[in-house]
Amino acid sequence: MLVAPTLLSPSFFNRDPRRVARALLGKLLIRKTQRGNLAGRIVETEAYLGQGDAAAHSAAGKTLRNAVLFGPPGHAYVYFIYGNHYCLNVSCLPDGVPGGVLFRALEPVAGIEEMAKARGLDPAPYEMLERGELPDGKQVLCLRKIASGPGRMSEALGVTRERDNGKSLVSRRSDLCIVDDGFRVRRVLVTPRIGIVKSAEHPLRYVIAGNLYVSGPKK
DNA sequence: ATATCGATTATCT
DNA sequence: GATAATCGATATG
Repeated sequence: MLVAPTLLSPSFFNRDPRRVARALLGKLLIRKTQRGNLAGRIVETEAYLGQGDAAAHSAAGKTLRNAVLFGPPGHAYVYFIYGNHYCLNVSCLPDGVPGGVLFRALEPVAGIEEMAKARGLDPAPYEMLERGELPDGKQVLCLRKIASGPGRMSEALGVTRERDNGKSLVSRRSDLCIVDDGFRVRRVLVTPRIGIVKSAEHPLRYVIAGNLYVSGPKK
């Protein structure tokens, strides 16, 4: 722990999603459970703008599904995609103005064995980055597989629409929240967003440069 | 190493 | 009825 962790406030999210997406890098996303906290450092995000962004779920106006994006800042927008996966976003900008940030990848920090279990991965040992075998033939967990991608991340933290959509991420009582522990990000890479066709060219994806836990094939 | 494809369902046209 | 802010498996060079 670098400094006493502080909970992010509503005002942190009450601004342009591009600034929020950049500022979220290095913060800790935490799920509080009865068995302890699950936590990961945010290493990859994407900004979705309310206006002039055809890729944003809010582009065609407010519906039952995307209503959270139009609500007050700092709340969880969770959607279900491809019949398989949940993706977690946080609402940005003032109440009535749409906008959000998609969480795309975490570097596992705490509750690693619980998260691995939630992902259906063999939980131990987990010292190595890539799956392989120890001299005794035991399987080794690939840490990178826990939360390097929005669907994986949600599965690791048990995020679902039923459980979390509309939940405040800035309340002391919330079991899902984001804290600043003083970690400083050195360098940020900005690239086009992943998996979209409309407005695909805009550089709105933010990653911690050189981080091993970013989504995509290993380099 | 990259490419392609199937899974599986809420949401909107 | 088509599509989707993905993932993991399989195929191919």
